[in-house]
Amino acid sequence: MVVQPPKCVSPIQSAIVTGELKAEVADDSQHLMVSTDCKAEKSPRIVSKYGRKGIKTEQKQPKEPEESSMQRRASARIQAKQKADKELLVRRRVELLDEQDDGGNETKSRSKRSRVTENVVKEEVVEEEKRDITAPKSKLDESTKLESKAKVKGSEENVDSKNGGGNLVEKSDTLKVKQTLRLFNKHYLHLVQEEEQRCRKVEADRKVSKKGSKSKKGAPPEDIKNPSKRPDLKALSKMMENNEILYPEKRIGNIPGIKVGHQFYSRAEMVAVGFHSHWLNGIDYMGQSYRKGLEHSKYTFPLAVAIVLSGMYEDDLDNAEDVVYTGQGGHNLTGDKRQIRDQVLERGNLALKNCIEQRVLVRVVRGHESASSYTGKVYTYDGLYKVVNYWAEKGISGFTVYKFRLRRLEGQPTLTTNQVYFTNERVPQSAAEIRGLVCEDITAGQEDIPIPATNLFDDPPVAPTGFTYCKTIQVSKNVKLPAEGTGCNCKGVCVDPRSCACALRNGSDFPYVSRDGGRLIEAKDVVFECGPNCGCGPGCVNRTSQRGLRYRLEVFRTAKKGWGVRSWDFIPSGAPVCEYTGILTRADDLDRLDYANDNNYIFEIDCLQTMKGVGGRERRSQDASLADIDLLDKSDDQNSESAPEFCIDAGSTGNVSRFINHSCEPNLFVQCVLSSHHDLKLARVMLFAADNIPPLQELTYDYGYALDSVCGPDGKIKQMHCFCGAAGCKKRLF
DNA sequence: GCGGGTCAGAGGTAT
DNA sequence: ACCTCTGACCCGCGC
Repeated sequence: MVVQPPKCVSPIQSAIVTGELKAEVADDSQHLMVSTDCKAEKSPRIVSKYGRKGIKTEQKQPKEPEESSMQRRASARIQAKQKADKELLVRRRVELLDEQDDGGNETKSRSKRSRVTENVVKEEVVEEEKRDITAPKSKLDESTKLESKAKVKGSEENVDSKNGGGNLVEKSDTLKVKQTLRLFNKHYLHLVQEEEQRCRKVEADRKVSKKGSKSKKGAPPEDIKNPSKRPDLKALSKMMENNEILYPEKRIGNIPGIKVGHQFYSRAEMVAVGFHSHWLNGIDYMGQSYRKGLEHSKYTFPLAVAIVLSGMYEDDLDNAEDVVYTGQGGHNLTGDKRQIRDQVLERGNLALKNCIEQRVLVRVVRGHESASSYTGKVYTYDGLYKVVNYWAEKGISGFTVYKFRLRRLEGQPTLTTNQVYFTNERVPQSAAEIRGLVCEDITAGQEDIPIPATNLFDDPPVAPTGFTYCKTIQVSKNVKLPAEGTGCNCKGVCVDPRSCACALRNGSDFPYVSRDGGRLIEAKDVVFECGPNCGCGPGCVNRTSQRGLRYRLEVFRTAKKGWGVRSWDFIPSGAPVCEYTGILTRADDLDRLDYANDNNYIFEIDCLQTMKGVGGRERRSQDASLADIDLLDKSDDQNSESAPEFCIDAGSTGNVSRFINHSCEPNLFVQCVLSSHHDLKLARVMLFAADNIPPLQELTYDYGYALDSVCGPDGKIKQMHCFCGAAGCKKRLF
């Protein structure tokens, strides 16, 4: 659990950080178990255990006694970097202050700049798309061919890389899918917010009209009806408009980056990546228009590429490996969901029939009812199926239906019960069901929801010890919290972004939507929440991160990474997971003490770094929050050293977040939040869900080391292995 | 609180 | 112009 300043983009800054504060960290693997359990580590019994686990010993190898003290002295390289960094920072500061000075003008130039950045990104995407389209598409008439194709694709997969800020960043297909889904979620949440505002307005209007003219019974409800405007579909439209659909062309066979077992949380997600190009149709097929394409000249169209089994057709039969799929048409779409007409061999039905003759494989997705999703439904990709044969018969309702027998292609990952019938069966329902329980509640009752710890790796299983749980941040003696900031004058809950002072700080917007108990729409430089001096109550959406734990978390022993954290509940993207708590200390004070103590739990509060950070979700480009606020001169005063002034030290005291591991492709991101005061240097550090996170997936965030940023006492670059296991893992933590 | 009823929604496909 | 059937709201039912 080495905690870094999250996401240091500037290598210089990270060099300073890593070179100084993190020096001792170098020997520990990314939050190895070692550090998570001080007592255990000291116990001879446990030490021998570590010895047995070869990996751990290896990781410990680089530890040399002189390291910690010596690394404190910055190497020449670091010093040079420091200098450059300072200059950069000063320049940035000047820019920011300038912007502040000429108000509107500035904002303009600012947004312009961000637009430029956007364009660059877009161009890259377009480039990728071009490549995808022009890439030779092998035709697969046989499963063997298909498999070889898959292999070829697979090897191509990691080749394409993106040059981001001088760092060569590999972009795996998995990551592309992830980013596309994040983009979708971002659009979605924006539109949910619009929708929520619209509904509120409608509600308010309704109240007014009720009060104003009770006699007018037949007052036209107008748009009061049907408040649902499908933000999911709107998000798709937006993505199409922006050319953000990952694979806009339909494809036969597997889609790069989407493995068997992949879970989609709505039909719209499948459209966003191009896995199934319609949010409503069951059968996705290539129509006549694909006839023109050279690479498809030998096929007869229409040709099915993907189907969704949602159990909606009364005549469907689903036996996992063998499926009898009812064709489309003749269905009473609303109401009783029965057949009301004969089906005809056309459209999707014809497309499936053509698959038989031409031996084209079809992707099969199953829909399941599940609490583990914001829609209450989960769609799992169950792999490629061969359409074996088809026939017409009289269905249950007495109308002609077409039936297609599909058989699952062999050699694909096993279809587990869990995938076919998606349930939370692995999630314990009570304490008695927890396997390997070593501690019923590490919070000792402090949190509303207990956090158990489990250990299935050690013998005997140890519990995490050596720290005191504290739900909220503790302030050390040398730190004085700034005076409480002024708040907004809203009553009850904040709703109007034009009048709420806190919303204005966020760029005249609320950073959260109300849906699902509050979700952050996208990562921001800093989020201004309502605080103690605000007129609103605890139910205000702009206090989303102040409500404590919302999900049932578990601290569990991992194979290679010490302790880790996962959730038993589904966590929707943008939901707050936990705050990083500990002792709020001056970085200077820590310097002296903590190296001796091998403290790997220091989180440096540095919004500037976090702001410029990568990973997590793309941050709002037109974000004006920084330019508007007076906070800059507070955080930006004369002391222009780049090192952060304050840290959160969770070494001896902290909450569940001290157990969260690093990952190169994380599912959480760090967000600085200001609520009780407006001093950036003392912002609260919150972890939010970057993706929709299924139950039991380990929670991770990017510790943010820049590669080659850590130097040893000899000035040589130090390296540490990363065990996150992500497809795009950089293999090194630094 | 749950479950069935209701309906707009929007791109693809064919006419 | 037509086809597709999801997602989320609405309302009435039973507890």
